[in-house]
Amino acid sequence: MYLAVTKQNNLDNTVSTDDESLIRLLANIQKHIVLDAKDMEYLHRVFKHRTVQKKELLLLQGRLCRKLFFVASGSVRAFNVSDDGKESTIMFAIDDWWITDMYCFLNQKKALLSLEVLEDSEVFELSYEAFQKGFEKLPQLERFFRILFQNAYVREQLRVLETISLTTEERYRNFVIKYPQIVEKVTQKQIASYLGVTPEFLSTIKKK
Amino acid sequence: MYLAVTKQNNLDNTVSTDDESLIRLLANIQKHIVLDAKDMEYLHRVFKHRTVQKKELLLLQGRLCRKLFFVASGSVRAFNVSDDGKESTIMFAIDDWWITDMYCFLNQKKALLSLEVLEDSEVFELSYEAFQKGFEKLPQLERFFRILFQNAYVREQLRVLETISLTTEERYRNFVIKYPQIVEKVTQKQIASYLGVTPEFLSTIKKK
DNA sequence: CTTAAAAATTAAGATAGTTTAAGAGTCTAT
DNA sequence: ATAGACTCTTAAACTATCTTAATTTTTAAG
Repeated sequence: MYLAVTKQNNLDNTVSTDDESLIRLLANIQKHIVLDAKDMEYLHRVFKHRTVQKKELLLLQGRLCRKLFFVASGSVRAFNVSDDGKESTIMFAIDDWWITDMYCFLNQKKALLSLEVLEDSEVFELSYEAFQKGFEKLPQLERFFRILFQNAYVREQLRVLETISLTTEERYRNFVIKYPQIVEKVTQKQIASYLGVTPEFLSTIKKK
Repeated sequence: MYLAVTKQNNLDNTVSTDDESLIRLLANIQKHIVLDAKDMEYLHRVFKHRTVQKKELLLLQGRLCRKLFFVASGSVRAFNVSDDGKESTIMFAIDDWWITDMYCFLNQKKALLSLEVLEDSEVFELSYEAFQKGFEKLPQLERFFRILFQNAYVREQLRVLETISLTTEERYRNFVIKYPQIVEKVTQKQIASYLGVTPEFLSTIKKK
Protein backbone atom coordinates (compact mmCIF):
# COMPACT_ATOMS: atom_id res chain seq x y z
CA MET A 1 0.00 0.00 0.00
CA TYR A 2 1.08 3.52 -0.77
CA LEU A 3 1.42 4.60 2.83
CA ALA A 4 3.71 1.75 3.75
CA VAL A 5 6.13 2.86 1.08
CA THR A 6 6.34 6.55 1.78
CA LYS A 7 6.16 6.43 5.54
CA GLN A 8 9.75 6.36 6.77
CA ASN A 9 9.69 6.22 10.54
CA ASN A 10 7.43 3.25 10.81
CA LEU A 11 9.98 0.57 11.68
CA ASP A 12 7.59 -2.18 12.70
CA ASN A 13 4.57 -3.33 10.74
CA THR A 14 1.83 -1.68 12.79
CA VAL A 15 -0.31 1.16 11.48
CA SER A 16 0.71 4.26 13.44
CA THR A 17 -1.58 7.09 14.55
CA ASP A 18 0.15 9.22 11.95
CA ASP A 19 -0.80 6.80 9.23
CA GLU A 20 -4.36 6.61 10.38
CA SER A 21 -4.63 10.36 10.42
CA LEU A 22 -3.15 10.65 6.95
CA ILE A 23 -5.59 8.07 5.66
CA ARG A 24 -8.43 10.15 7.07
CA LEU A 25 -7.17 13.31 5.44
CA LEU A 26 -6.78 11.65 2.06
CA ALA A 27 -10.13 9.90 2.35
CA ASN A 28 -11.75 13.20 3.13
CA ILE A 29 -10.27 14.80 0.03
CA GLN A 30 -11.18 11.78 -2.07
CA LYS A 31 -14.81 12.22 -1.17
CA HIS A 32 -14.88 14.85 -3.89
CA ILE A 33 -11.90 14.33 -6.20
CA VAL A 34 -9.75 11.45 -7.46
CA LEU A 35 -6.12 11.29 -6.32
CA ASP A 36 -3.30 9.20 -7.78
CA ALA A 37 -0.17 8.15 -5.89
CA LYS A 38 1.71 11.30 -6.92
CA ASP A 39 -1.09 13.54 -5.70
CA MET A 40 -1.11 11.76 -2.37
CA GLU A 41 2.61 12.15 -2.01
CA TYR A 42 2.29 15.84 -2.75
CA LEU A 43 -0.46 16.25 -0.16
CA HIS A 44 1.53 14.25 2.36
CA ARG A 45 4.35 16.72 1.82
CA VAL A 46 2.39 19.96 2.17
CA PHE A 47 0.09 18.97 5.02
CA LYS A 48 1.92 18.99 8.31
CA HIS A 49 0.71 16.49 10.86
CA ARG A 50 0.48 17.59 14.48
CA THR A 51 -0.54 15.86 17.68
CA VAL A 52 -2.03 18.55 19.88
CA GLN A 53 -3.16 18.58 23.47
CA LYS A 54 -6.31 19.63 25.20
CA LYS A 55 -6.42 23.38 25.92
CA GLU A 56 -3.73 24.13 23.33
CA LEU A 57 -4.51 27.14 21.11
CA LEU A 58 -3.99 26.54 17.39
CA LEU A 59 -4.65 30.24 16.81
CA LEU A 60 -4.95 33.20 19.14
CA GLN A 61 -7.33 36.04 18.34
CA GLY A 62 -5.31 39.06 17.15
CA ARG A 63 -2.48 37.01 15.67
CA LEU A 64 -2.00 36.52 11.95
CA CYS A 65 -3.94 33.50 10.80
CA ARG A 66 -1.48 31.47 8.73
CA LYS A 67 -2.94 27.95 8.71
CA LEU A 68 -5.92 25.95 7.63
CA PHE A 69 -6.58 22.92 9.84
CA PHE A 70 -8.05 19.50 9.21
CA VAL A 71 -9.14 17.63 12.33
CA ALA A 72 -8.31 13.96 11.76
CA SER A 73 -9.46 13.03 15.26
CA GLY A 74 -10.42 14.92 18.37
CA SER A 75 -12.17 18.28 18.54
CA VAL A 76 -11.48 21.97 18.12
CA ARG A 77 -13.57 25.06 18.84
CA ALA A 78 -13.45 28.44 17.10
CA PHE A 79 -14.60 31.39 19.17
CA ASN A 80 -14.46 35.15 19.40
CA VAL A 81 -14.04 37.20 22.56
CA SER A 82 -15.63 40.65 22.36
CA ASP A 83 -14.20 43.82 23.92
CA ASP A 84 -16.34 43.31 27.01
CA GLY A 85 -15.13 39.73 27.39
CA LYS A 86 -18.14 37.87 26.02
CA GLU A 87 -17.32 34.61 24.22
CA SER A 88 -19.14 33.56 21.05
CA THR A 89 -18.50 30.15 19.57
CA ILE A 90 -18.54 30.20 15.79
CA MET A 91 -18.02 26.52 15.20
CA PHE A 92 -16.99 23.18 16.59
CA ALA A 93 -14.86 20.87 14.45
CA ILE A 94 -14.72 17.18 15.23
CA ASP A 95 -13.31 14.27 13.24
CA ASP A 96 -13.16 14.96 9.55
CA TRP A 97 -13.89 18.69 9.70
CA TRP A 98 -11.86 21.59 8.39
CA ILE A 99 -11.47 24.66 10.54
CA THR A 100 -9.73 28.00 10.75
CA ASP A 101 -10.61 31.69 10.91
CA MET A 102 -11.38 31.55 7.20
CA TYR A 103 -11.75 35.28 6.59
CA CYS A 104 -8.43 36.06 8.20
CA PHE A 105 -6.72 33.06 6.64
CA LEU A 106 -7.82 34.00 3.12
CA ASN A 107 -6.95 37.64 3.57
CA GLN A 108 -3.93 37.08 5.82
CA LYS A 109 -5.35 39.38 8.47
CA LYS A 110 -5.28 39.35 12.24
CA ALA A 111 -7.60 36.66 13.51
CA LEU A 112 -11.06 37.49 14.80
CA LEU A 113 -11.20 34.02 16.29
CA SER A 114 -9.20 31.79 18.58
CA LEU A 115 -8.94 28.07 17.90
CA GLU A 116 -8.91 25.94 21.03
CA VAL A 117 -8.21 22.20 21.16
CA LEU A 118 -10.95 20.59 23.26
CA GLU A 119 -9.29 17.17 23.77
CA ASP A 120 -6.04 15.56 22.68
CA SER A 121 -6.32 15.60 18.90
CA GLU A 122 -4.63 14.75 15.62
CA VAL A 123 -4.71 17.59 13.13
CA PHE A 124 -3.10 18.57 9.87
CA GLU A 125 -2.19 22.11 9.01
CA LEU A 126 -1.79 23.71 5.62
CA SER A 127 -0.01 27.02 5.29
CA TYR A 128 -1.49 29.92 3.33
CA GLU A 129 1.33 29.66 0.78
CA ALA A 130 0.74 25.94 0.31
CA PHE A 131 -2.99 26.57 0.01
CA GLN A 132 -2.46 29.07 -2.81
CA LYS A 133 0.24 27.04 -4.55
CA GLY A 134 -1.84 23.90 -4.22
CA PHE A 135 -4.22 25.11 -6.89
CA GLU A 136 -1.39 25.25 -9.42
CA LYS A 137 0.22 21.98 -8.40
CA LEU A 138 -3.01 20.05 -8.10
CA PRO A 139 -5.75 21.85 -10.04
CA GLN A 140 -8.43 19.43 -8.84
CA LEU A 141 -8.10 21.14 -5.49
CA GLU A 142 -10.15 23.96 -6.99
CA ARG A 143 -12.99 21.48 -7.25
CA PHE A 144 -12.38 20.04 -3.81
CA PHE A 145 -12.42 23.42 -2.12
CA ARG A 146 -15.28 24.61 -4.32
CA ILE A 147 -17.41 21.81 -2.89
CA LEU A 148 -16.05 22.32 0.63
CA PHE A 149 -16.92 26.03 0.61
CA GLN A 150 -20.21 25.33 -1.12
CA ASN A 151 -21.24 23.06 1.73
CA ALA A 152 -19.88 25.44 4.33
CA TYR A 153 -21.83 28.34 2.83
CA VAL A 154 -25.05 26.38 2.76
CA ARG A 155 -24.54 25.29 6.36
CA GLU A 156 -23.89 28.82 7.59
CA GLN A 157 -26.86 30.18 5.69
CA LEU A 158 -29.11 27.61 7.30
CA ARG A 159 -27.68 28.56 10.67
CA VAL A 160 -28.48 32.21 9.98
CA LEU A 161 -32.05 31.27 9.10
CA GLU A 162 -32.44 29.24 12.27
CA THR A 163 -30.86 31.96 14.38
CA ILE A 164 -33.18 34.69 13.16
CA SER A 165 -36.36 32.64 12.90
CA LEU A 166 -36.42 30.12 15.75
CA THR A 167 -36.61 30.43 19.52
CA THR A 168 -33.56 29.60 21.59
CA GLU A 169 -35.24 26.42 22.76
CA GLU A 170 -35.91 25.24 19.21
CA ARG A 171 -32.33 26.03 18.24
CA TYR A 172 -30.97 24.09 21.18
CA ARG A 173 -33.11 21.04 20.35
CA ASN A 174 -32.02 21.22 16.70
CA PHE A 175 -28.39 21.44 17.74
CA VAL A 176 -28.66 18.33 19.89
CA ILE A 177 -30.36 16.40 17.10
CA LYS A 178 -27.94 17.61 14.42
CA TYR A 179 -24.68 17.28 16.34
CA PRO A 180 -25.06 14.62 19.05
CA GLN A 181 -21.35 13.79 18.96
CA ILE A 182 -20.51 17.43 19.66
CA VAL A 183 -22.95 17.59 22.56
CA GLU A 184 -21.04 14.75 24.22
CA LYS A 185 -17.70 16.50 23.90
CA VAL A 186 -18.31 20.11 24.83
CA THR A 187 -19.57 21.95 27.90
CA GLN A 188 -22.98 23.51 28.18
CA LYS A 189 -21.32 26.86 28.52
CA GLN A 190 -19.77 26.37 25.11
CA ILE A 191 -23.08 25.35 23.57
CA ALA A 192 -24.67 28.44 25.10
CA SER A 193 -21.97 30.60 23.52
CA TYR A 194 -22.65 28.86 20.20
CA LEU A 195 -26.36 29.67 20.48
CA GLY A 196 -25.62 33.21 21.60
CA VAL A 197 -27.30 32.97 25.00
CA THR A 198 -26.05 32.86 28.59
CA PRO A 199 -25.28 29.51 30.25
CA GLU A 200 -27.86 30.36 32.92
CA PHE A 201 -30.57 30.74 30.34
CA LEU A 202 -29.63 27.53 28.53
CA SER A 203 -29.83 25.78 31.89
CA THR A 204 -33.40 26.95 32.46
CA ILE A 205 -34.37 25.85 28.95
CA LYS A 206 -33.07 22.34 29.56
CA LYS A 207 -35.12 22.02 32.75
CA LYS A 208 -38.39 22.15 30.83
CA MET B 1 -15.89 44.13 -30.03
CA TYR B 2 -16.98 40.59 -29.22
CA LEU B 3 -20.46 41.52 -28.12
CA ALA B 4 -21.25 43.42 -31.32
CA VAL B 5 -20.49 40.31 -33.34
CA THR B 6 -22.45 37.72 -31.43
CA LYS B 7 -25.48 39.79 -30.54
CA GLN B 8 -28.03 39.20 -33.27
CA ASN B 9 -31.08 41.27 -32.49
CA ASN B 10 -29.28 44.52 -32.12
CA LEU B 11 -30.19 46.15 -35.45
CA ASP B 12 -29.02 49.66 -34.69
CA ASN B 13 -25.67 50.63 -33.27
CA THR B 14 -26.71 51.41 -29.70
CA VAL B 15 -25.71 49.26 -26.75
CA SER B 16 -28.88 47.51 -25.61
CA THR B 17 -29.85 46.70 -22.03
CA ASP B 18 -29.19 43.07 -22.90
CA ASP B 19 -25.64 43.88 -23.94
CA GLU B 20 -25.00 45.92 -20.85
CA SER B 21 -26.27 43.09 -18.69
CA LEU B 22 -24.13 40.53 -20.46
CA ILE B 23 -21.10 42.73 -20.03
CA ARG B 24 -21.79 42.88 -16.31
CA LEU B 25 -22.11 39.13 -16.06
CA LEU B 26 -18.88 38.52 -17.93
CA ALA B 27 -17.06 41.25 -16.01
CA ASN B 28 -18.21 39.65 -12.77
CA ILE B 29 -16.85 36.28 -13.80
CA GLN B 30 -13.63 37.85 -15.03
CA LYS B 31 -12.98 39.29 -11.61
CA HIS B 32 -11.62 35.86 -10.74
CA ILE B 33 -10.80 33.98 -13.95
CA VAL B 34 -9.65 34.81 -17.49
CA LEU B 35 -12.09 34.21 -20.35
CA ASP B 36 -11.32 34.05 -24.06
CA ALA B 37 -13.85 34.72 -26.84
CA LYS B 38 -14.95 31.09 -26.97
CA ASP B 39 -15.56 30.96 -23.22
CA MET B 40 -17.67 34.09 -23.46
CA GLU B 41 -19.71 32.64 -26.28
CA TYR B 42 -20.26 29.52 -24.21
CA LEU B 43 -21.39 31.50 -21.21
CA HIS B 44 -23.61 33.67 -23.38
CA ARG B 45 -25.26 30.47 -24.57
CA VAL B 46 -25.87 28.85 -21.19
CA PHE B 47 -26.89 31.91 -19.19
CA LYS B 48 -30.42 32.95 -20.07
CA HIS B 49 -31.12 36.66 -19.83
CA ARG B 50 -34.43 37.77 -18.33
CA THR B 51 -36.01 41.14 -17.74
CA VAL B 52 -38.17 40.74 -14.67
CA GLN B 53 -40.68 42.98 -12.98
CA LYS B 54 -41.16 44.20 -9.47
CA LYS B 55 -43.04 41.69 -7.30
CA GLU B 56 -42.32 38.80 -9.66
CA LEU B 57 -41.22 35.59 -7.90
CA LEU B 58 -38.14 33.94 -9.38
CA LEU B 59 -38.71 31.02 -7.03
CA LEU B 60 -41.58 30.03 -4.78
CA GLN B 61 -40.90 28.27 -1.48
CA GLY B 62 -41.86 24.60 -1.82
CA ARG B 63 -41.13 24.38 -5.55
CA LEU B 64 -38.07 22.68 -6.95
CA CYS B 65 -35.18 25.13 -7.13
CA ARG B 66 -33.81 24.74 -10.66
CA LYS B 67 -31.89 27.96 -11.27
CA LEU B 68 -29.01 30.01 -10.06
CA PHE B 69 -29.47 33.76 -10.64
CA PHE B 70 -27.09 36.61 -11.33
CA VAL B 71 -28.55 40.08 -10.77
CA ALA B 72 -27.12 42.34 -13.48
CA SER B 73 -29.19 45.31 -12.31
CA GLY B 74 -32.06 45.79 -9.89
CA SER B 75 -32.66 43.89 -6.66
CA VAL B 76 -33.93 40.56 -5.40
CA ARG B 77 -34.74 39.29 -1.92
CA ALA B 78 -34.56 35.72 -0.60
CA PHE B 79 -36.85 34.91 2.30
CA ASN B 80 -38.44 32.08 4.19
CA VAL B 81 -41.97 31.98 5.54
CA SER B 82 -42.37 29.76 8.62
CA ASP B 83 -45.41 27.62 9.38
CA ASP B 84 -46.88 30.37 11.52
CA GLY B 85 -46.44 32.94 8.74
CA LYS B 86 -43.34 34.74 10.00
CA GLU B 87 -41.03 36.04 7.25
CA SER B 88 -37.24 35.86 7.59
CA THR B 89 -35.06 37.52 4.96
CA ILE B 90 -31.92 35.53 4.27
CA MET B 91 -30.33 37.88 1.80
CA PHE B 92 -30.74 40.82 -0.51
CA ALA B 93 -29.04 40.72 -3.92
CA ILE B 94 -28.42 43.94 -5.79
CA ASP B 95 -26.31 44.68 -8.88
CA ASP B 96 -23.56 42.16 -9.39
CA TRP B 97 -24.72 39.61 -6.82
CA TRP B 98 -25.54 35.95 -7.26
CA ILE B 99 -28.58 34.53 -5.56
CA THR B 100 -30.69 31.42 -5.19
CA ASP B 101 -31.77 28.97 -2.52
CA MET B 102 -28.33 27.42 -2.70
CA TYR B 103 -29.00 24.36 -0.57
CA CYS B 104 -32.03 23.38 -2.61
CA PHE B 105 -30.39 24.29 -5.91
CA LEU B 106 -27.34 22.13 -5.22
CA ASN B 107 -29.39 19.22 -3.95
CA GLN B 108 -32.35 19.75 -6.29
CA LYS B 109 -34.77 19.87 -3.39
CA LYS B 110 -37.92 21.81 -2.69
CA ALA B 111 -37.04 25.39 -1.92
CA LEU B 112 -36.91 26.65 1.65
CA LEU B 113 -36.84 30.18 0.28
CA SER B 114 -38.80 32.37 -2.10
CA LEU B 115 -37.00 34.81 -4.38
CA GLU B 116 -38.84 38.07 -4.88
CA VAL B 117 -37.92 40.78 -7.38
CA LEU B 118 -37.93 44.10 -5.53
CA GLU B 119 -37.82 46.43 -8.57
CA ASP B 120 -37.72 45.94 -12.33
CA SER B 121 -34.47 44.06 -12.85
CA GLU B 122 -32.17 42.40 -15.33
CA VAL B 123 -31.09 38.93 -14.30
CA PHE B 124 -29.42 35.89 -15.80
CA GLU B 125 -30.36 32.38 -14.89
CA LEU B 126 -28.29 29.23 -15.06
CA SER B 127 -29.98 25.85 -14.87
CA TYR B 128 -28.75 23.12 -12.55
CA GLU B 129 -27.75 20.98 -15.53
CA ALA B 130 -25.77 23.83 -17.08
CA PHE B 131 -24.15 24.53 -13.71
CA GLN B 132 -22.94 20.94 -13.43
CA LYS B 133 -21.92 20.63 -17.08
CA GLY B 134 -20.20 23.98 -16.92
CA PHE B 135 -17.39 22.53 -14.83
CA GLU B 136 -16.55 20.07 -17.63
CA LYS B 137 -16.91 22.55 -20.47
CA LEU B 138 -15.07 25.35 -18.73
CA PRO B 139 -12.93 23.96 -15.90
CA GLN B 140 -11.92 27.42 -14.71
CA LEU B 141 -15.47 27.71 -13.41
CA GLU B 142 -14.35 25.49 -10.55
CA ARG B 143 -12.04 28.29 -9.54
CA PHE B 144 -14.64 30.97 -10.09
CA PHE B 145 -17.23 29.24 -7.95
CA ARG B 146 -14.62 28.21 -5.40
CA ILE B 147 -13.89 31.88 -4.83
CA LEU B 148 -17.56 32.84 -4.96
CA PHE B 149 -18.51 30.27 -2.32
CA GLN B 150 -15.40 31.08 -0.29
CA ASN B 151 -16.52 34.70 -0.06
CA ALA B 152 -20.12 33.72 0.58
CA TYR B 153 -19.08 31.40 3.40
CA VAL B 154 -16.95 34.04 5.06
CA ARG B 155 -19.75 36.58 4.76
CA GLU B 156 -22.33 34.25 6.32
CA GLN B 157 -19.97 33.26 9.10
CA LEU B 158 -19.43 36.89 9.97
CA ARG B 159 -23.19 37.41 9.95
CA VAL B 160 -23.58 34.50 12.36
CA LEU B 161 -20.98 36.05 14.66
CA GLU B 162 -22.73 39.42 14.59
CA THR B 163 -26.12 37.83 15.10
CA ILE B 164 -25.10 35.89 18.20
CA SER B 165 -22.78 38.50 19.72
CA LEU B 166 -24.23 41.97 19.03
CA THR B 167 -27.40 43.74 20.13
CA THR B 168 -30.11 44.37 17.58
CA GLU B 169 -29.24 48.05 17.57
CA GLU B 170 -25.59 47.36 16.78
CA ARG B 171 -26.58 44.95 14.03
CA TYR B 172 -28.91 47.51 12.50
CA ARG B 173 -26.23 50.21 12.52
CA ASN B 174 -23.72 47.79 10.97
CA PHE B 175 -26.21 46.86 8.27
CA VAL B 176 -26.78 50.49 7.33
CA ILE B 177 -23.03 51.14 7.17
CA LYS B 178 -22.27 47.96 5.24
CA TYR B 179 -25.13 48.04 2.76
CA PRO B 180 -26.26 51.65 2.24
CA GLN B 181 -27.49 50.88 -1.30
CA ILE B 182 -29.74 48.14 0.03
CA VAL B 183 -31.15 50.38 2.74
CA GLU B 184 -32.33 52.77 0.01
CA LYS B 185 -34.13 50.06 -1.92
CA VAL B 186 -35.92 47.96 0.66
CA THR B 187 -38.60 48.57 3.27
CA GLN B 188 -37.94 48.75 6.96
CA LYS B 189 -40.13 45.73 7.42
CA GLN B 190 -37.78 43.77 5.17
CA ILE B 191 -34.73 44.96 7.09
CA ALA B 192 -36.43 43.92 10.32
CA SER B 193 -37.04 40.47 8.87
CA TYR B 194 -33.35 40.32 7.88
CA LEU B 195 -32.31 41.18 11.43
CA GLY B 196 -34.84 38.75 12.87
CA VAL B 197 -36.87 41.29 14.86
CA THR B 198 -40.34 42.79 14.48
CA PRO B 199 -40.82 45.97 12.43
CA GLU B 200 -42.22 47.61 15.56
CA PHE B 201 -39.08 46.97 17.50
CA LEU B 202 -36.85 48.20 14.67
CA SER B 203 -38.92 51.35 14.62
CA THR B 204 -38.28 52.00 18.31
CA ILE B 205 -34.56 51.39 17.81
CA LYS B 206 -34.37 53.98 15.05
CA LYS B 207 -36.03 56.59 17.25
CA LYS B 208 -33.09 56.63 19.67
C1' DC C 1 -7.78 11.27 48.22
C1' DT C 2 -8.09 16.04 48.73
C1' DT C 3 -8.73 20.55 47.39
C1' DA C 4 -9.18 24.36 44.28
C1' DA C 5 -11.20 25.77 40.11
C1' DA C 6 -14.65 25.51 36.75
C1' DA C 7 -19.35 24.22 35.37
C1' DA C 8 -24.11 23.87 36.17
C1' DT C 9 -28.29 25.16 38.67
C1' DT C 10 -31.55 28.21 40.85
C1' DA C 11 -33.81 32.40 41.71
C1' DA C 12 -34.89 37.57 41.93
C1' DG C 13 -34.88 41.76 39.71
C1' DA C 14 -33.67 44.31 35.32
C1' DT C 15 -33.66 44.93 30.25
C1' DA C 16 -34.73 43.57 25.43
C1' DG C 17 -38.05 42.19 22.37
C1' DT C 18 -43.04 40.76 21.13
C1' DT C 19 -47.90 41.30 20.73
C1' DT C 20 -51.78 43.80 19.99
C1' DA C 21 -54.05 47.68 18.64
C1' DA C 22 -54.78 52.18 16.92
C1' DG C 23 -53.66 56.21 14.01
C1' DA C 24 -50.94 58.70 10.46
C1' DG C 25 -48.56 58.49 6.23
C1' DT C 26 -47.69 56.28 1.30
C1' DC C 27 -48.43 53.77 -2.59
C1' DT C 28 -51.26 51.90 -6.15
C1' DA C 29 -55.04 50.44 -8.99
C1' DT C 30 -59.18 51.70 -10.76
C1' DA D 1 -59.00 61.76 -7.60
C1' DT D 2 -60.19 58.25 -4.32
C1' DA D 3 -60.53 53.73 -1.85
C1' DG D 4 -58.04 50.14 -0.27
C1' DA D 5 -53.91 48.17 1.01
C1' DC D 6 -49.64 48.47 2.92
C1' DT D 7 -45.99 50.76 5.82
C1' DC D 8 -44.43 53.19 9.69
C1' DT D 9 -44.97 54.89 14.37
C1' DT D 10 -46.40 54.83 19.14
C1' DA D 11 -47.70 52.81 23.41
C1' DA D 12 -49.20 49.37 26.92
C1' DA D 13 -49.07 44.84 28.52
C1' DC D 14 -46.75 40.72 28.19
C1' DT D 15 -42.78 37.24 27.47
C1' DA D 16 -37.97 36.07 26.69
C1' DT D 17 -33.55 36.71 28.04
C1' DC D 18 -29.87 38.89 30.92
C1' DT D 19 -27.51 40.09 35.21
C1' DT D 20 -26.12 39.16 39.56
C1' DA D 21 -25.34 36.30 43.16
C1' DA D 22 -25.61 32.27 45.99
C1' DT D 23 -25.48 27.01 46.07
C1' DT D 24 -24.42 22.56 44.31
C1' DT D 25 -21.99 19.52 41.25
C1' DT D 26 -18.24 18.19 38.41
C1' DT D 27 -13.54 18.27 36.90
C1' DA D 28 -8.63 18.54 37.24
C1' DA D 29 -4.15 18.94 39.66
C1' DG D 30 -1.17 17.82 43.28
